[in-house]
Amino acid sequence: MNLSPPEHSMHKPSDGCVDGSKAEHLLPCYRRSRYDEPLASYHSGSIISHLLRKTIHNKLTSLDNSLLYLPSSNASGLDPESNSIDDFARDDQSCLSFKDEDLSVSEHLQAKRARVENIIRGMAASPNADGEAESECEAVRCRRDLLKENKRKQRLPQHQEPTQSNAKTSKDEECHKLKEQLQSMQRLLHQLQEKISHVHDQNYSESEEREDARSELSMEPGGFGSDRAMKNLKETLKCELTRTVSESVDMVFKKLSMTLLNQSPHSPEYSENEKRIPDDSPSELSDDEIVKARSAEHFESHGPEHQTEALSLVVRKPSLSQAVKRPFPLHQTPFQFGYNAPLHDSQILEHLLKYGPHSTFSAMPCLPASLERSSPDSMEHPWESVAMRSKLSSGHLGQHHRVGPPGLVSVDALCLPHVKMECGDLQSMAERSSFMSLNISFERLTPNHLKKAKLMFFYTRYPSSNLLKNFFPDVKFNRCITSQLIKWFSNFREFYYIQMEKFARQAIIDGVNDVKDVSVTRESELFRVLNMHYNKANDFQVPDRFLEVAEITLHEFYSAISLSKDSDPSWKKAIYKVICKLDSDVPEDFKSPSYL
DNA sequence: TCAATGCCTG
DNA sequence: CAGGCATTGA
Repeated sequence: MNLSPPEHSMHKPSDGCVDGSKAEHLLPCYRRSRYDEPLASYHSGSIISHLLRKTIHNKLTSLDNSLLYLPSSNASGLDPESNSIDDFARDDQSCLSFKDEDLSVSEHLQAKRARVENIIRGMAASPNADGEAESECEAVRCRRDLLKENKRKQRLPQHQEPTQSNAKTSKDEECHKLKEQLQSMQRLLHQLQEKISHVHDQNYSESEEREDARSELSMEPGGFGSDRAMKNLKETLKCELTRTVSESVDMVFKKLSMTLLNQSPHSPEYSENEKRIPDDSPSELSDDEIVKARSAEHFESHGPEHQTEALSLVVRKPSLSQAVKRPFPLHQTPFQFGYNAPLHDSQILEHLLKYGPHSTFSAMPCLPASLERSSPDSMEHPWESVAMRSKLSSGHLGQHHRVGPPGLVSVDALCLPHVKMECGDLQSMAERSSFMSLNISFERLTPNHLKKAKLMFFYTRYPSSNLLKNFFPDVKFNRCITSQLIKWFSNFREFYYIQMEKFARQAIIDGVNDVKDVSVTRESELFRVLNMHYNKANDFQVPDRFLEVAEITLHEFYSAISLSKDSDPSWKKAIYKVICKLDSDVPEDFKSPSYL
């Protein structure tokens, strides 16, 4: 905590001009990486199939090994599947050679594998283990899921346990379906790649045209011109692809592993007190829970600096081994891989092209999914939307705030750390560079927007929605965004007034008898608390006017409480009325989308 | 009716 | 900080 007087360390933030040194801080996407290879270099052995195969191979290895941890796993029950999978994997392996081109990929997969093993162990142990499993965080989560599942099952009519032959047949079928899905995905991803190449080529020629025009005008090439923008776009698309592939494969293999586990003879018996392996059927998790999961991700990524509250145990970042569940019926989720509903290429492609590869699994918090889907932007510029929505983290604050399409929960839940890292902060990128020149705006509020809003609070406590629209030009406003911003300021005020009341009461307790003895300076504890809340980084020079307003507010509270006005339930309203007139203009600097 | 607000809660 | 809910005012 930096408690040093603000004056020493504060400086007015720059107006967002990206200079060379700042570019150095730009996130991994800006840095050289394996993605720096041009898309074109993948030619016929497309990047997608390459990634797909590679991922599949790793998943299979991981899955096979994981299953070894199953106590007394029934070899006869598993063999047919594992054999066929092996065959499948071998077929795929024969198509390519694995180069250790990317350490981060293998590291990531190792980590993922470890998680899978962990979960499977936890699940295998859960029916009778009461103490050991708890030591593992994942196991605890797993048990929670199991309990929840158990509860749910109690409410539902009990299914008949499949006979062994039934199980075998259905296993074969499922395996077959899985294979079909994988192949289908592969075909689809090829098509997607073609689409992307097409878009890329188009954009490339456009950028060349702009480049030419610029030369004619003797403008300096480079800078934040179109080539840079196109590079960004390319990176974005590649990141998206990688992620989509991995997520898709994750889904399928999760299904597979769950299937195998469920059908192993060690699947727990279902009874009142015993836990049950989750069957990973869709629609188990409520919107709320998914949103919470997303928040968890958000909070985790922010680290203690930004979220110090203990997270609810329910709040968790879903991992490979955790069921990804959808809050609405299958027919509304074209981009999903439930083996009960094999997908048609056209369905998936349509979804991908319409909504982007993030392919959400939840509805807008505020808007019905149907409304969201009919959004003109997503229909007209599907790939631009992809780019716009591709912000994966917010590197300015060193965070990984992952988002999907606007206000939606995406399969991001099955996050891939290395991809996250490498995609970096597209939002920041966009704000700082040429993304804006492509008219790309963001349909979600980011941590940077929050930070900016907090700083704006130093000037305005009651901003109108018009003011907000003016000062967040990079935000694509809709009803949801607007109310979120309004809500932020409402929360800011809440905190502000709570502090005021607290300090006013404290002054009275401390025996301060005159309002004149109540003041707010930069040295005041009250100021410290407020500054900590709205200007945590302490890198902003709080305007003097704010101190004045704070002092007036404190006086109002002090007087009201002194006069026992607080016995009236709505005593604060009078104060609010006074304070809302004290808003001052927000400096024009804040209008820059790259303010932070 | 709806945007905006405030209060409460997690 | 976000969600839910009640209230208010245009």
